[in-house]
Amino acid sequence: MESSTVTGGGSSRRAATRQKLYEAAVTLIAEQGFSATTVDEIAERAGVAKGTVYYNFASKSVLFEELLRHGVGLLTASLREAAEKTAKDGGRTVDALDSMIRAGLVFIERYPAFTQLYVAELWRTNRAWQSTLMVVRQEAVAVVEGVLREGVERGELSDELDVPLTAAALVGMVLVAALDWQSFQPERSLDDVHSALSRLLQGRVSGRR
Amino acid sequence: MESSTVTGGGSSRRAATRQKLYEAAVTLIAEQGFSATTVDEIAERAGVAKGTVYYNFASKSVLFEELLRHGVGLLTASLREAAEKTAKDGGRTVDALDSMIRAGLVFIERYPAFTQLYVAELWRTNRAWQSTLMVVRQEAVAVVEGVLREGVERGELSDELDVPLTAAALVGMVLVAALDWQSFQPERSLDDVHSALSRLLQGRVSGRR
DNA sequence: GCTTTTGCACTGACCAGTCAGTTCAAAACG
DNA sequence: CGTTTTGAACTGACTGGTCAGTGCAAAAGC
Repeated sequence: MESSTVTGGGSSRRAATRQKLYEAAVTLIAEQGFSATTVDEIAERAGVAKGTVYYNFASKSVLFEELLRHGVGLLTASLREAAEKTAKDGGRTVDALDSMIRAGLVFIERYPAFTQLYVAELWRTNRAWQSTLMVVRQEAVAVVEGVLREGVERGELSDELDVPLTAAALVGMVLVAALDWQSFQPERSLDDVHSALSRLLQGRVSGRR
Repeated sequence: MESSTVTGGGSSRRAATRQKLYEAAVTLIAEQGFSATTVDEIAERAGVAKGTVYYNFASKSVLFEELLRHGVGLLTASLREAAEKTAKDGGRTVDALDSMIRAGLVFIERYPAFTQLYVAELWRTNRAWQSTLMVVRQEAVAVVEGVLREGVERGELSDELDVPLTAAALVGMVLVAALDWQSFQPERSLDDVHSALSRLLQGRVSGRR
């Protein structure tokens, strides 16, 4: 039951090995953090020798950085697809946001370990992969910001809306709700979680119905 | 410019030393993570000898655990105070939530390093201080859940509202928005950020004004 | 066909350095 | 005086990274 892979397939022998290393690294680092995870552990979990890790990646940090880039790439693609699909169907901005929330939840359900690891590293400072992290973060958040901005232009969202901040808040809402869901109420269904967040987004919280 | 202390005052000599150690540890661990931070570093930053660390704390982990407990204690107290004050003034549930959002922002502005560190550790599994973390998390979230539950009882919030999930989502909204504020737009004022989040909470996002 | 060569992917023992934690006599403090 | 701190030396376990060597499938040679 590999629930935390984050890389696509590959055909050559080498690609398969890298894939195994990604899978091993992502779960271990999510649980223990980067520094507490040893290269020996990663190798052992992946079922390869330690030397193989260094044959495939220049260093422990590089392995981690590539993992990061790949994972966020998947998320960004998924968000963008959700947004574009809704736009093509002539949906309102709120529907696009809702659709992106779902895409976010699907991603987190599929790659919980990656999500953990990402959250744990995102706001750290003075780390080797700081710049990588900034870049990939901006890619992902930009998708949300884009949808918000278009909503404002089309008059569907208030023009007083603070785009960057609201984007961050929305991402945070989904992220934390989903991580809590996974950690503390894993038995609940994605639809269940999605509808609760959807309600919150659409301001249907206050006032009895 | 100590922006990240998280402990209250103390009177004895020993308490002062512990305070210095907390301050040093919180910033270092926030930046580098627990494992990457060495006891020598903490001692040096605090301006004490390494032996002093072990005179005051049984181990590196214990130092960290006490730091965690203390920090979340401050947050919980602050949230509770905000909620109770609003309740006493006869405010609506939304006002109490709004007041708690502000309290959260104030806390994060004052103790950014602690917040970083907390977020980075919260969803980790299999760590020594796992249980400590669960307990303090529950204390803090419970305050938000309490306010939500009372709002539902009083009919001010929809009775279809998913209390635990919404609480997590709200916490996440504030947390991520605030960390982004601190990391990427530190020049903005707290009021500014607060009003943006306030608008989001009250569902005044969609629809032109 | 068959041997020989090539070179990619992998191996795992090994090394030099690091770190948590210990020890303790002496100094500083209050 | 009793408590707290100092500071430096020490230990033993662990870690990132290295490197000489192995295995093997496909190409080259004959």
